[in-house]
Amino acid sequence: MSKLTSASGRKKTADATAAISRATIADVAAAAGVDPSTVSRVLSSDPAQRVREDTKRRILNAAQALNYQPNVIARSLRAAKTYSLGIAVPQLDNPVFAMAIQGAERAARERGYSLLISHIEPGASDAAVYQRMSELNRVDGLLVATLETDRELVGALERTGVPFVLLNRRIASVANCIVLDSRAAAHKAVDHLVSLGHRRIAHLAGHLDGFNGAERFAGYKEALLRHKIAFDPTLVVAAGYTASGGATAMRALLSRNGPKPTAIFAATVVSAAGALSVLHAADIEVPRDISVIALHDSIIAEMLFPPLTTVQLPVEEMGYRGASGLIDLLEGKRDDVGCTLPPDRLIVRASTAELNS
Amino acid sequence: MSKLTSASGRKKTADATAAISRATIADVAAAAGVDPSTVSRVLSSDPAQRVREDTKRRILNAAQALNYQPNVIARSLRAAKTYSLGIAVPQLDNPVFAMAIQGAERAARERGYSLLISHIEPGASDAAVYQRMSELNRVDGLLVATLETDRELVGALERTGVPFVLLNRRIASVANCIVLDSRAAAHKAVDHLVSLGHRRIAHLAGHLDGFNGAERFAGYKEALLRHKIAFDPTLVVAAGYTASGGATAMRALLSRNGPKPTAIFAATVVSAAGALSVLHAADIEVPRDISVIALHDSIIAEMLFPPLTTVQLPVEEMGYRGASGLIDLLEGKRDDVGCTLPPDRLIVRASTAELNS
DNA sequence: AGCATGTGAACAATCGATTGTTCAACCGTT
DNA sequence: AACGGTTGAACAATCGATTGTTCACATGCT
Repeated sequence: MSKLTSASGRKKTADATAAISRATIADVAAAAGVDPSTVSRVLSSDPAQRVREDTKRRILNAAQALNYQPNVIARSLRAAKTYSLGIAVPQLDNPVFAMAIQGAERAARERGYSLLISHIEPGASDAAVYQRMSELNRVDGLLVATLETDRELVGALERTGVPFVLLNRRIASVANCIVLDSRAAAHKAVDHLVSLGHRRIAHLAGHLDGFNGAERFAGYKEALLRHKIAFDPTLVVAAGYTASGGATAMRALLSRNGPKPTAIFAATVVSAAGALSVLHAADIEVPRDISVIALHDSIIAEMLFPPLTTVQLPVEEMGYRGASGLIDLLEGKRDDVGCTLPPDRLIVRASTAELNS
Repeated sequence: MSKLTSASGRKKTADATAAISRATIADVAAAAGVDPSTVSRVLSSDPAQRVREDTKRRILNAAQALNYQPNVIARSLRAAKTYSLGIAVPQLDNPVFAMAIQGAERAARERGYSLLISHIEPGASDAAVYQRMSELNRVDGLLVATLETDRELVGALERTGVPFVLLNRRIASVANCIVLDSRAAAHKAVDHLVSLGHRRIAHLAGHLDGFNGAERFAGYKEALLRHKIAFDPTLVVAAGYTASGGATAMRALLSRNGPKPTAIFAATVVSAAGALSVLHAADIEVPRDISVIALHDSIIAEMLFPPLTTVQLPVEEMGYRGASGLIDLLEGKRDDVGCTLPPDRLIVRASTAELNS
C-alpha cells in the first residue's frame, strides 16, 4: 500500500472486507473530490474556514455514503487526548460501586468518551493502578472511588499528572469531590425511627476513621440531639462494610449490658444484612422486637427478610456527576466540580415499625 | 523530525511539566545518540535486526533514565490495533455480571489490554452498543454477555467485523462460547436434595427459551430420571432472573393443587430470594418445612435468611477465559476458544435440610 | 589489493486526522 | 486594465511509534 492506494484503491476492491476496513477521511475526500483537510473542517464544523455550500453538501453526502466514522485513535494521537476516562474499584460485586460505574459510564457515553475499568486486587495499592492507567497514556482523567483511607493516595494521584475526581470521599486538599450527604441521610434515617416512637437507637457504624463512617456517625449524633435523646456511646459499634462485620457488631450489641435497643440504624445495607442474620438466630423478630434501617438502597434491600427500610442515596448520579464533571474539567468548561448530593428518599419496607412499648 | 526540537528542545525546558509530557521515543533516541527506529527495535526486541551490545545498553539506559513508556495511542494507530476489549452488560448490579467483568479485566490486564465497559440501557438493543463500540475503532474484540435471547444478535455482531466471544450462552453457529455447565450444576443441586431424602422437588426455572434456563431445566429433569423420580411438569414454574419473578413463581407453586413440594431448586440466587420472601410471608419455615437450593453463589446468598445453599459456578473464571481466549484469537494464537466450565462445588448453608417426613 | 559479503544503524514512509500556511481564482474599485 | 482584497480550498507539517529499504563501513576472501 505504498502510494495512496489506501484511499481510492481500496474502495474499489474492498467490498468483501467493507465491514472490516472502514472508510478513512482520505476516502471521503477522494469521493467528494476535495482535500482531506477540507473534509475535516466541514465535519468538525471548524469556524475558522468558510466552505462553499455545495462543497459542504458533496462532502457530507460522500461521508454518509461511505458510512465514514472518524478514527478515534488517529484523532487521539493528534490531539494528545484519549477521550477516555479510567475508574478503578476494589470490589465490583458491591452494588454501590456497580451503580457508581453505571452512572459514570452513562455520562461518558453521552459526552463521547469511553470508560476504562480496572479492578484493584485486594492487597494491591490503588496508587499503582492509577499509575499504570496514566502511564500508558490511556486515560485523560481518573475517577477515584476506593474504600481505602490511604494517606498517600492524593500524592500518588497528583504525581500521575492526570486530572481526577474523587467519588464518595472528601479530602480537604482536593476540590473535586462528589460526595453523598451522608449526614443528611443519617438524619432522615433517625428521624424515621424517632417518628415511630423509638428512642433507644443503636448505630452499626462504618469505619469511623473514614469519611463516610464519620459523617454517618456525626449525623446520627446530631439527629439524636435534635430530638433531645441522650447520646449513649455504648449503643455505637463499628461494623465496617461487610456482612460479617455487621453480624459481629450486632452480637456485641446484644451481649451488652443494659436495656436492649429498640431500633438499629446501620450505616450500610450489607452490614444490616449481617445484623439481621444474627437477630434471626437469636429469635429476635424484626420489626416486632426491633426495627432496622440502613443507608443506601440496593437490590439487596428488597431481598432480605424482612425487606429492609432504607434511605436511598443517589449513587448512580454520583458516578454520573463525577464523570460529567471530570469531562468539564478536561475540556476547560469548569474549574472545579465539587458537590454534595442530598439523599433521595426514605423507602419504607417491612423492617421498621411503630414501637410497641 | 525536521530538527529534533521536539526531542531535545523539550527535555531541557520541561522540568516543570515533566510529569505531564512524557518522554517519547525520539527523546530516548537523542539521549542514546541513535535513530528512533533503532530504539524501537531494541525495545521490542525485533529479531529482524541485529544491534551491537553496547548500543543496546546505551538505549536501555536512556529509556530507563527518562522513564520512557511507549505511547499506546501512537502504537495503536500504526498497528491498527487498540489493545483494548469491550464488554457490554445489561445490569451492573447483578453480581453475575460483576464477577464476569472482574475476571475479564484480570485477563486483559495480564495481557496488557484494557477493558472498556458499556452499559446496555433497558430497552436499548445490545446490537447498537456493539455497533458503537466497534465503529469508533476503539476495541479489537468484544465480550458479549447479555440476558437477551436476541435472534439478531449474532448477525449484528458479525456485521461489526470485530471478533467476539460469547459468555454464558451457546449459539450453534458460534464456535467461541465460554459457558458454564449449567446441566452438571443442576445435577449437583438435585443430587444434594435427593441425598437429603427429598423426592418432590420443584424447579423455579429461568427463561426456558434461553440457553441457561433450558440447560438448567434439562439438568433437573435428567437428575430426576437418574434418581428414578417421576417428572411432574406442574412442579416447574418459570421465574426469570428477578426477585419478583421468583416471588410470583413461588406463589404459583404454593397455590397449586396436590401435595406441596418438599424442596425447591431455583435457577438463580435472585429468584430464590424472591421465593424465600413468599415462604416467610406464608409462614413456611425454611428448611424445616421446605428446603431451597439455587445455582450460582454470590455475596447475596450469604445474606439471605436463611443463608442459601448453592452450587457455586466459576463466573469469574468464565470472564477470565473469555477475555484471555479472545486475546489469543486476536493474536492468532488460537482459532477457537469454546469451552464449558464445570461447576465449582456445593456450598451447604442453612436453607437445605434432611426431609422430616 | 580488489571485490564480494556482512554488519549495524540511519533514512523515510506510514497509520488517520487536524491545523497553520499558502495560493489561485474571482470580485469590485479607481 | 491593473491592483488590493476577499473567498475557497489545497498543501504540508505534525502527533509517536513501527518497519521496509538503503547505505556506509568493516570484514573476509582469493
